[in-house]
Amino acid sequence: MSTAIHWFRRDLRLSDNPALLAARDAGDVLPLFVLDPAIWEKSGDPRRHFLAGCLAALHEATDGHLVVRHGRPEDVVPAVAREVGAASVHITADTGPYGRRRDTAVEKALGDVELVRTGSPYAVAPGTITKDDGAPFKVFTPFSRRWRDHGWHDPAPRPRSTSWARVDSEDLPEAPDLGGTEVLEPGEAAARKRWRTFLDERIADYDDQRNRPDLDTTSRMSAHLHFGTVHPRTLLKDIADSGQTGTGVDTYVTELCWRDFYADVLWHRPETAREYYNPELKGMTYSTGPHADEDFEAWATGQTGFPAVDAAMRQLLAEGWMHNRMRMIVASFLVKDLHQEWTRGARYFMQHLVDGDLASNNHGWQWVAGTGTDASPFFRVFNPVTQGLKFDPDGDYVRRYVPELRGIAGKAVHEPWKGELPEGYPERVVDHKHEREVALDRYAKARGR
DNA sequence: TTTTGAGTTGTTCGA
DNA sequence: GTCGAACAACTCAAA
Repeated sequence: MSTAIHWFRRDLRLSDNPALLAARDAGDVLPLFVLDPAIWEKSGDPRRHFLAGCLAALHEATDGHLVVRHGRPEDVVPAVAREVGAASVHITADTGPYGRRRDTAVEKALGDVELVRTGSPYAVAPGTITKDDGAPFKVFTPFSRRWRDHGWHDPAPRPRSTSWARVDSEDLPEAPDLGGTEVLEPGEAAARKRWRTFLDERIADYDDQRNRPDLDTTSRMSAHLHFGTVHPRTLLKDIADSGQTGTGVDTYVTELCWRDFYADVLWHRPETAREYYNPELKGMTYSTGPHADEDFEAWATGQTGFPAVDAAMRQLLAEGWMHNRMRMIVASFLVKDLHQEWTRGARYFMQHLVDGDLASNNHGWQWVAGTGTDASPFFRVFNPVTQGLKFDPDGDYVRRYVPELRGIAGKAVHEPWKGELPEGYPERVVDHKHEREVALDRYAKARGR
């Protein structure tokens, strides 16, 4: 029997993994993960913690056979293939621009060894859903109708037993100590456990409760979906099998569809990883220079003087995750109160988010900035105080992440300037009402109106 | 080709 | 406190 490599990337699981099954059909499987030092160095501690945990779990699930190598994939993968005499290397397709480029480079470097792509990290592979004339959708809602009609495959079976090949591994990366901060538990088993709880206890109320950052009401599947410790079609199948219907289930499925939609958009327009999807606002002016850098630093470290913004940014640094409602609020603040280009915020998010996904992150930011797929009314400027009061109505979220404000009870914590500002908590860096006007003006000018 | 209805997530102001 | 209107005009998708 020959050896086939399964190169794990964003499919760090054994269940429902068609590419792994394909490798298994081709021979003894060498499970390989390539750790790119450049990416590791750039990641925040929570992200490292999660990835290291997923790899440890995978190591255990493969009875200690997981092979980790450090270096550039186009060097490492062919080298390992030569070492074990592999005839093929199996992967789950990466449909993002960097992934596509990397995989093409690896394919070339592999020479006679075949690189076999099976499946994708999405319920429906990017590029599949099109309009009748074959063109891609540019608007979410019609895409989502077509997506639901299209349907998706049932999960692939988990292999009963796999014959693992063996070769020397470098050390698995060490998970940094997060000082007791409670973060998302890594690994395939943890993903399933968390998912079961959500499906059994929370999904029914998801539509009502999903905007509450103070409560634990979301599925927390984003990082698991990103690293592939679970596949979306598994979630969709479980939802269908549960027999549940209603707005909670509908809204959750819609969120999974958003993930597919943005991946589809990026597939058709790979340059939007950097550039504006809608170039109309290319002429926009931004704050730059030392003062802008100070503002950015205040934003990034949670020192803006706006409690909701600060709590959210500190949650990101501590946990590598931020509630989606809060992502919109802090993004709007950077773009429309601090007048900085969305790309700067998107880059920062990607470094720190455990679930940092190029397609979702970039297009989420573009949505906020008004450069993306949404029609985006120019007047949509989030008020960080109003949003805080509305979605963190008791102020619990703020107090959890901003210790300086713990002395203020109830929702008053969203407006600490109304009383005596607690020691150590900053004054507001801007006047929101004023900056809103400035932003509306900038947008009007950029559109030439 | 033309027409028509619709487009994730908001805020403010005045009645 | 609550509620509806105004805040622009345009592009997309489908009939």
